[in-house]
Amino acid sequence: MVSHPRKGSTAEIRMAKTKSQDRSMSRSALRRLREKEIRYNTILKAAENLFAKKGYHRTSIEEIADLAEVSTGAVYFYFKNKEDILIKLMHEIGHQLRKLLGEELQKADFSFDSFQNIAFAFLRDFCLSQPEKLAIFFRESAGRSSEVEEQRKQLFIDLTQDIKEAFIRINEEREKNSVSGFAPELIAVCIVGVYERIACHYFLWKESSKEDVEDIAQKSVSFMLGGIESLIKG
Amino acid sequence: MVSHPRKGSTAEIRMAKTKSQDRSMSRSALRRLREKEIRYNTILKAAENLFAKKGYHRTSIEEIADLAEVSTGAVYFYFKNKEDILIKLMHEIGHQLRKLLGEELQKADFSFDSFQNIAFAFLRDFCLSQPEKLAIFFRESAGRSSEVEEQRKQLFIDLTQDIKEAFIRINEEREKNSVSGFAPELIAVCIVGVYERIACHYFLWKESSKEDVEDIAQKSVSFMLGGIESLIKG
Amino acid sequence: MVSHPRKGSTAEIRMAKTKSQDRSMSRSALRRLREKEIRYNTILKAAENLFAKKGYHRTSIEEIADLAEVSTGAVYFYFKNKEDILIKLMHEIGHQLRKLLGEELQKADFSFDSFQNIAFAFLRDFCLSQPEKLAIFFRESAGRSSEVEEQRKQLFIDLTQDIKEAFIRINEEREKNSVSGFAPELIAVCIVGVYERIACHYFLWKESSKEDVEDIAQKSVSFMLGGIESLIKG
Amino acid sequence: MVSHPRKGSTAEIRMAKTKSQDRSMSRSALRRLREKEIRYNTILKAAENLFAKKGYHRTSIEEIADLAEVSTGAVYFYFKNKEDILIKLMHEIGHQLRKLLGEELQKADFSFDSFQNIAFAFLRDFCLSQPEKLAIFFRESAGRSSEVEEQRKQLFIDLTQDIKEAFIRINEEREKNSVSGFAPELIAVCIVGVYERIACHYFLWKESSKEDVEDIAQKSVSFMLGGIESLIKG
DNA sequence: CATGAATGAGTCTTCATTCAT
DNA sequence: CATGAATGAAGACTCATTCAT
Repeated sequence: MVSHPRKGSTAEIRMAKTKSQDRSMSRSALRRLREKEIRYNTILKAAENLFAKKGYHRTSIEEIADLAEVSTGAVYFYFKNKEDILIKLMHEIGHQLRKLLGEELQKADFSFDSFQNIAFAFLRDFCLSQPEKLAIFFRESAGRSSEVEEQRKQLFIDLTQDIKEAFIRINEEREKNSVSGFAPELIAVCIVGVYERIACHYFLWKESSKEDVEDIAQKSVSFMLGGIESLIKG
Repeated sequence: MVSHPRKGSTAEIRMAKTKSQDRSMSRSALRRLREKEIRYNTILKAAENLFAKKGYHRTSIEEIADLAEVSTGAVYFYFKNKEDILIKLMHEIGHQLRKLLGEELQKADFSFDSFQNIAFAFLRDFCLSQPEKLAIFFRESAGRSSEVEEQRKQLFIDLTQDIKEAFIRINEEREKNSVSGFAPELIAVCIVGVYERIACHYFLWKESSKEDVEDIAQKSVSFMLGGIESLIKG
Repeated sequence: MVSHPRKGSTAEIRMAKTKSQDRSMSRSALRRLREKEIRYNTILKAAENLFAKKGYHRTSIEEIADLAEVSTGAVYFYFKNKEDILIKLMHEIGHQLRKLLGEELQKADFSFDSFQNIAFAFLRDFCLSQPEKLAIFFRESAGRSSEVEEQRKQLFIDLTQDIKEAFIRINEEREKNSVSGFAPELIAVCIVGVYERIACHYFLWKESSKEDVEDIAQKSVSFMLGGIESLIKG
Repeated sequence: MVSHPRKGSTAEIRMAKTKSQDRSMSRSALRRLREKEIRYNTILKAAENLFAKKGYHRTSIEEIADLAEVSTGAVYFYFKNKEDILIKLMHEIGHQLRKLLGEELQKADFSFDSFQNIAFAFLRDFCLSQPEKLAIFFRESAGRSSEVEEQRKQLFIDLTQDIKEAFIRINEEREKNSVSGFAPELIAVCIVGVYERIACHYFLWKESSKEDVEDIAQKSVSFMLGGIESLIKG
């Protein structure tokens, strides 16, 4: 399997220049490394498209290989098996989502604006512009093997945890009430639920457009802020 | 249900001339009808268990037949194909859910109590006591064929519609503000999302117990009421 | 199995009138007999339609039963099994065909006219007006089990034999040449072949109409007469 | 034939730089290609034997695979499905037949000898020496799905067309009568019919031997020549 | 006799996975 | 490393046939 190629590849390339003998070696080695990474991503991207379009089970390895312009064997060089592709995809999307939200959550306070920003990040930069990832994260990854389900569960829990922690932080900053009624986990679960269903309802089922995003964002933020306030006050 | 056999009404009348014979006919006919219905439900129940436990795809028709103690052929006598079983299950659960909520929504106003009742109905009488149905409705029915997806989508939309209409009604009764900012659909979508995720998070993944229900119900209701108020005020 | 109901049923009915006690018995017995015969033929007719339209293998017993408005069990009361239906159909059509040709062959001499009559009988009264029978006799009955194949073979041989014998008779009547070159069997085989292919080509594949019959008849007769003359002269 | 793998021509050129390596590449590539072709033909041949012996429907894919000494999967690698095998077989036999006759028809005139040659080619080199192909072409390929029927029809029409065109050509060469009564299509249909039935009658049903061929050929040719002459004279 | 529910063997077909070249 | 032919287990589905009522 590919040793997760997320290492600063450009840095490696620069260093390789200095060493004399290595040079030719490095060059081809580096090229191969780069090509491997490219292949890996090509296959992943092909799978993403097909899973989103045809569904996980109705997509065969051969189709993925064809779209990625590699052999079926090559797919098995880069991934343990079919399920592994789905899991890798899920994680990639999960990481991306957490990063997307994480950045906004960092700067967030209990202002309407910071919530609005989060909502926009999710609706515009994820749901609207990457519907394939949406379909895989919220639809195709559900109802598979227990292995997939386990990983999926963990991803959702991580996501929920991110939100929960952000709330705790924000609340501490406010320094007012660590009053009884405050339930960060449940708040996080509710928020994830709201966004999940909005994603499915408006972007997988109805095909909402850019114009709708504004309205959805505003209203959902209003809803959630109201909910949070209500819970904080106990 | 089973394609109810066209009872030749004229024939029945003619037969009815002799009391005794008619009765025995009716008896055996009725018994057979009942038995058919029982078989149908036995198979459906077997599928429900297996789908929930092993997942839709890893459950074979033979396993369903075995558990229902019928032949594989019998399964195909009662259902068009495997997908049909899932669809029938989905609808059954969907109807049950809508009925469960519908009854509570009838009597609901914007009081905390009526919301609490709805939450209890869902959490206690559905999530907690029928985890198989939960798994099928929120997990196994997702990510299947486009036919299944279509039906699932419709069920969710119907559910959302129920809630939306209830809100419109309640709001009219209140007679205060049918003001601008009110967005019944989005509210309904949010509520469905909150309950869906709560169901998955607390009852499919974590195995929450009866004790937790109270707390979850209270807090989620508080969250949603707050959200609604916030949205109504615009 | 039905004791081949080809007994002068009307005669039986008439006789039954005379016997006193028998009367009520006879009546219901006769009615039942008649009903049985009707059922038998209804099923056969249903099978004929379906076999011709959808093909033998793609027609299920249930479909036949449905079209004949009886239960599947009833089909098995009147016929040993599915194959038996095909065989019975084949024989019925075969007999009809032999009768049709037999009558014409009786009066035939070596005149163009008598041949023309035979051709018309076949093309008009069989191919054109009973395309279902055509399809079953020349298409659907081919390529089945060895049992069917055996019976089919025998029917074709019988048909060929009829023609062969007619030729021998005609030739003897002429009293001219029982010369060497004369080969009644081969002539009969050729004639059957010509008609079989004409039937398939013009009436199963191309959908020739009434207008074409005249032309086809004339030319095919000319062809065959020429062929026969040529063979007789050696 | 096997979907000939797209030989990347540019790649070949680059490789060709080193003679030895290129050659070995070519060798193994060619060998693999040859082996693929062989496999394809092995499977086809196995199917031919079994279809002829047991009939199309009573032959399972597994049996074909067993006889060809491959896995069932391999059969599906080379053929789309079971029907595809039959269609491929039909076409192969059809082409062979058309080639066989085509060659003789090229040199044919209205002489007894050239007709004799055609008859011999068909009876000796096809019917007698390849009874499996005979059985498939005239028996097993009949009465299948509409797809098969369509292809079969086309093959027969092509065959008829060949004969028809040959007649037109011959007749023009003679330069006598392109007179009215001449009906090339019907003649061709008759000839195909005669040979089809002779094939079935004498070589599928009765097991005629080499000795009979001479006699059958002579007489059938005499019949057909007579028929043609008769039709030409109108 | 009629019914039609039930049977279950039989088949095609798919496709993830492997491995020799 | 890459290829893609080969594998074969697995599963959905059909349908002729039977038999209790």
